[in-house]
Amino acid sequence: MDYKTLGLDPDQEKAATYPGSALVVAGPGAGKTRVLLARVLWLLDQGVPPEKIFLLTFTLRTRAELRNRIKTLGSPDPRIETFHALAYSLLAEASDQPPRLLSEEESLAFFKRLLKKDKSRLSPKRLLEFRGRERPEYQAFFQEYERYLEATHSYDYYRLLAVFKGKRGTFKDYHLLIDEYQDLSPEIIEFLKFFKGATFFLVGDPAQAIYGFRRADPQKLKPHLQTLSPDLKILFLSKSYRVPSRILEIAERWREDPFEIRHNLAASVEGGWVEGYAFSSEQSEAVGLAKEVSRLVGGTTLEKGQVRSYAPGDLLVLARLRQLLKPLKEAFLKEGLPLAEPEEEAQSRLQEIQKRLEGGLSRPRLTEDLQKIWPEASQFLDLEEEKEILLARLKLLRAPDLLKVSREGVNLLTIHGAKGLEAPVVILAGAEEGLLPFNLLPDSDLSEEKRLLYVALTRAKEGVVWSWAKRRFLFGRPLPGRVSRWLASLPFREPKRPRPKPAQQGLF
DNA sequence: GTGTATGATTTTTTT
DNA sequence: AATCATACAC
Repeated sequence: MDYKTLGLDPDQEKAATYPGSALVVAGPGAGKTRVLLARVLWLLDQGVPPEKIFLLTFTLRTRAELRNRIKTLGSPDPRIETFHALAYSLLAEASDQPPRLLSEEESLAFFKRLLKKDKSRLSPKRLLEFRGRERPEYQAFFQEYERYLEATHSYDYYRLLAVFKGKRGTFKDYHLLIDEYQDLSPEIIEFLKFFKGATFFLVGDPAQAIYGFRRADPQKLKPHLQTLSPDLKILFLSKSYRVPSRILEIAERWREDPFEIRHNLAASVEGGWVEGYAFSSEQSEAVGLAKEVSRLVGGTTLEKGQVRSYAPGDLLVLARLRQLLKPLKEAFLKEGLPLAEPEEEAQSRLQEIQKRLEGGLSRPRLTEDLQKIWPEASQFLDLEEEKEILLARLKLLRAPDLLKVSREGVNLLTIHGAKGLEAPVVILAGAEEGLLPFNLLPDSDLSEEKRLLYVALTRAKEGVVWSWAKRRFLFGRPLPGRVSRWLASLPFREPKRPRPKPAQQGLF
């Protein structure tokens, strides 16, 4: 099928058909997925065989989405993989038997034993965070861990990529298409160097890099990526088809541009609305937003006089910290609103899958059980695959792969959880100093916090409600009680506190 | 083993 | 503020 049937705009077409290695800056709603698909079609059109096209994603969810869309277009399948799954299958192809993969829980269990023996105060989780970093004081632990991995021919998530370090294959005439490059960790970039000679096509948005704590550093990203291909051409998609102008204007003020190229995203949709509220406390914020949500769901009048009523599932309620969602949830329930917590649901589903798999099931039972717990499993995994390989792939499964936003309930999420999603209305709670930017703990990264705000605002297709509380306690200490520095220039309303009901004057 | 006091920790977590 | 791990007494 011809890529032209996708109806690309000039920027998108220029990117999709760029003959060499390219890095495409694709802002929110600018057509990132469309460009990736078009690139695949264009390459096939140019006579590149499908097995020489690698489409790489972070999550199985994105992988499944892309694969479905390619199927719908009726084109032959390129190789679509997650980074870690690709590394695993390259290793499996090169060895006699499928390598053993350690889940995070298994790594932690090993560290726990190690630390106990050593009577160390360090927590296993903390230790695992230091994996692959220069920490001489923990060298001994990691050496023992490495010895264990080597002896048992096992790989954890880190080693899976690290074994490719310094190795170079020959991949001339290959094309690597990479999704969400802004979140590439140094280890993945190092892994990608294995594909020497390939043409790289990277799509993503540095302004949406929010995984700095996983060592994805947008400041160092550009030079790093340029080592993949020295003549990497930087291209832009300049139009957002999602975020309307009024919202985009605000978001763009705070767009962090680590590539230092002045470039602003233009909205293709005029309008949109933004409403701010200042509440007196966390409690009144929760109650106030519950009322606001009721109003939006019940039917509301827009400026032009027409009535727009939203389904509960049209709303994303976002907060910087998970614990901020709790009071919101309670107030929403009291208001009788249907709600959903997609991150919690995904997490518990993942645990259920992991628990069932621990018990060493027979091959037929494995498929059967899996489909029972996870009906969509066949869209994500090849259930016919050899047992060991299927198990390894299941160990690569993470909660975000199972994330599903609700259509029936108001979706309560962290900003991180909302990445990649969109909805008619975004409700951002806790937009105050201390929380946005979140700086109550050391090592807070102001730029990353700014990008989190950018991500939150740019999920919205029609409107944004944002709010802050003048009084809130966190970690047992009061927050400053000021509006977020990044939203301070916007107007906000201060709903009058509902007067406490007058005491009853006595019945008699 | 179990109750209780103490102290440390507290974020986000695509593999 | 609330939770969780650890230590100690019983």
